[in-house]
Amino acid sequence: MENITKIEQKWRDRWEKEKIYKFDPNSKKEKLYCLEMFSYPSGAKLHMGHWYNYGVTDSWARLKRMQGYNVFHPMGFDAFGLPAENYAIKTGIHPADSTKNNVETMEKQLRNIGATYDWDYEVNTSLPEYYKWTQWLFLKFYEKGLAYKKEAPVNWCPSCNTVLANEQVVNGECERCHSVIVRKKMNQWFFKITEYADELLTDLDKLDWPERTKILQRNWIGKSEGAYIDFKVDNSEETFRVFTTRADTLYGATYCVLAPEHELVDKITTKEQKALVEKYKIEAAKQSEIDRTSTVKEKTGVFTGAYAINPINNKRIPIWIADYVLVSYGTGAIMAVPAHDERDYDFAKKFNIDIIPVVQKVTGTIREDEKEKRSIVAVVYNPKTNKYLTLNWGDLGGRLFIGGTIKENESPIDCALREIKEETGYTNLKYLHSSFPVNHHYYAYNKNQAYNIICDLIYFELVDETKEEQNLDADEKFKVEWTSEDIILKEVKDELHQTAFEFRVEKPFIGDGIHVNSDKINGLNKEDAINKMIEVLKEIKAGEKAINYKLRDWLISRQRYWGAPIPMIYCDTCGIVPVPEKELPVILPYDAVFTPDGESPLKKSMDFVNCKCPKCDKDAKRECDTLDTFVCSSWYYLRYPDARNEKEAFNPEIINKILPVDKYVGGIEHACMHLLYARFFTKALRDMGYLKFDEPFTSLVHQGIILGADGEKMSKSRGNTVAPDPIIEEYGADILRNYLMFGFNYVDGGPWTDNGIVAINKFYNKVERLVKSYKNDDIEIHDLDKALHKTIKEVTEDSDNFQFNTALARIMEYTNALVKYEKDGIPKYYLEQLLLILAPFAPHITEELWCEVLKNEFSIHNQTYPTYDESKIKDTTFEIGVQVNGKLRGSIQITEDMKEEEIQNMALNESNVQKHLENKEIIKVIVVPKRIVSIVVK
RNA sequence: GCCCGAGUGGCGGAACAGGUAGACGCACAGGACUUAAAAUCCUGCGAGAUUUAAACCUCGUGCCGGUUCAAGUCCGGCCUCGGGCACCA
Repeated sequence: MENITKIEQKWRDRWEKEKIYKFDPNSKKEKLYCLEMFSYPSGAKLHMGHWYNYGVTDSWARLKRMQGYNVFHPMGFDAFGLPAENYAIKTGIHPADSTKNNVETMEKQLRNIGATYDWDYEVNTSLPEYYKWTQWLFLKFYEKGLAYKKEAPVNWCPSCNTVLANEQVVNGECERCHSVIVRKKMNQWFFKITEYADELLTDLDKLDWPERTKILQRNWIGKSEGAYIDFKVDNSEETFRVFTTRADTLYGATYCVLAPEHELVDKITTKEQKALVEKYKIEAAKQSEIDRTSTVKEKTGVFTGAYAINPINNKRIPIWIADYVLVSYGTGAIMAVPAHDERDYDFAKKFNIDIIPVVQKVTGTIREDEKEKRSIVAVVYNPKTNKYLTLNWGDLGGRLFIGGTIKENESPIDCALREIKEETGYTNLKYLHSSFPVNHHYYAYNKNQAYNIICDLIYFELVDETKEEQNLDADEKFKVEWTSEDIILKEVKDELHQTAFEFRVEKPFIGDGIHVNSDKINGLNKEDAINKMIEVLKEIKAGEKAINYKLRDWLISRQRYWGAPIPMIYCDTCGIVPVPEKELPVILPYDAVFTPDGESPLKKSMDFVNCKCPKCDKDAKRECDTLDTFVCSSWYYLRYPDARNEKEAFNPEIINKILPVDKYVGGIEHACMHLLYARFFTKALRDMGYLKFDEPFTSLVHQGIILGADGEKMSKSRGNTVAPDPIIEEYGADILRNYLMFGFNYVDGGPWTDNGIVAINKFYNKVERLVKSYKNDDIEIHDLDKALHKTIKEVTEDSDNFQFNTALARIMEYTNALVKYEKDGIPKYYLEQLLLILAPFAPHITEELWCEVLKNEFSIHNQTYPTYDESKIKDTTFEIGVQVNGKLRGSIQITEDMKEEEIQNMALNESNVQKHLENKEIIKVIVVPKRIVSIVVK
């Protein structure tokens, strides 16, 4: 379109002037709250990602608007945060000033999208009229016991000079600047999000959210069911509690471990061990988060000198400290069962602690009248050839290792050596290790007898080829073969022998099996054993069922300037005193010195710090930390509908009408932060009586990411960024918006191409040409009705699912159908319908053609979206395929009212099908109505 | 290591609920219009064999196998890429 930018501006001005997107809270229409995640006003301009998020979602909102919903579609700015502050440190420009500027530019750019935002509801989290209520909410949370201050080990970013929430630490690094996080013990403010862990988890089921996002949150919350078990410290009054998911293995606990930071450590450490323990504690504290949680690291730990009493059997077991036990999870203490836990196994191996197996693997099938036996399976490895000694029994039993029954008074190892010698002749072997016995059930056909055997798995290395003569029974017909690993994995089919091969590497047994060495729970499987054990522990008052979550409380204080001050006061007499509500907001002082030195910048602002205690009126000091910006964004969607309210954060009556958000669109990167925090806020405020809904965002969509043309993420350093502005200047906002809708699967995103833009431009030129070809002719073309109604149906459905690429494809088809009649002239109705269908997608272009070319009344956006008539879509004839033996051999035209028999005959008589039926016997004919005929022949 | 998701023409991507794979578009090729070009319109466009041509045939949705009359779609086992979690007891 000529002069596209001018035309677009013209219509935007007109929309603005006539306030056609003004939200009417009292409308009788059904409400629909459509929201995109608001943006951070950085210095840079709107980028492609913003357009993808905002432009495309706006089309959805427009469609809903035309369909008669009372759409609430606000926009605002998440304006507090580190980048503005860091920018200030670099340039000296105050965050308040740079933010103000950025908001102005961004707002202008956002307006150029031509979206339906009602700017009267705009919010800016950095303005006192907003953060007053953020502070108020903090006070409410404090009142309810959901905000508390605690000395705790926290994540410290040495570069940003502030603490971070767990969610902001990615792989042990700061998510923003990628510095390695260090652990520090600090007195910090937390929100008790863990109180809602269970509800946050279960309510996910109610949400229309992408499944993978729910999974991310589920994993992050990390529910695990198990038990608490209490251990007494020997010769002491002290006890400690451990958390375990494997209470069934309690008989196999051979030591306990406390986290180095565990409060009991100092109390129970013996004199002899004191020095070692102290040294270890200091080293553990020094480690970065990355070192500490590295899984490849070798286990370390120190014995405290103290012993615990296992409550189930009163056994005395040593208490160690080790950094593989985390103070922040469970109780900060564990019972270690090396036979059935990999970490405990590594640790026990290294420090030579007992390993007692209490769960036995079961293989084979249990039968009646089993005879009991002890036996072995021996695996011999030849390190020179990297092969294993096997017996190939051929049809008699496939490939196996060496097996045999233990004779009376014979040790398992002797048995293995004897069997190897007898069956293969090899005698010079080095014993490596034995694995836990396996309980194997099998049936010997030659003896007509079922067996229940306890089998030791024993591993040897071949020293040299020294051999004696084999000593075989008559029925032992096998070939002795040295075999490589891949052949063994393929050919050894026997479960017992497979197990033998698996445990050639020494490792614990993690799986299910029957319990042994476990007195009260012997013979039970894992699930039953856990339940029984918890029952027993409860009886003897030494434990109970327990649930643990990985989710930690949300650390919300930051030692930075550009955020909402935490409204708390410290008084020497009264302690921590909340700022009275009527004194809110606690204004963030403009004249702060914000050199980042690890101290809260506000501490240097004496006018800010010094105040009077609201309780006793003595001199007091203000809290100088500010709130994590995620606190501000946890409730902005509640502020929007009542954004100018000066008396309250929101009017419950108003927001309970407009919320929850019906469609929320934004990036998946917020899955475990913003989206989780906002859910927590909603639930907390509901419990305080303000909200009448449980979840803030009923339906959620994540847009994908638009990559550079090279398929990499757009970045200045790569030089592959594509700026929206030049594209808008050349083609206009509608074209860009439509390319973004058409060129990608919305959820996937993908690499940018210029070709796509040109294609969309061509399409709209075609639309323009068609509409302009209208000559007020009185022509009737009934042919188009079907195409039109089909299009309306599919566009409506696809758009509802955010499948704009296919929606536009259908509109293109309709347009191509119109082109066929271009020469003869197209009735106005069909052109109008085209524009109406397109209106949400290309708001400017369609308005221009609607008003200026077709001379219709302003505005197209106040029209009703076309609806379809099912009867006009209905096909009466179908072309369906005919398959012979699963291969397509022809197609036939059928009508709706044809009987199955008729269709069948038609299919059988199709000429090409006939060829394939020649000399064949028809076995079966399957007719799937309106789809396919499938003929099976022999 | 564990948990997700993805893999379809030269390219972006379609395919309801297992039912004619490749919609729509880009690129490309041929043609029409034009003095010419652009624009526009028409035609073709997964690979391969055969044929004057059409028809037709074989193969084809990362790989191997299975279920089914029928598999991109369901099941089992892999491979590659992307994402998340990671000593969570």
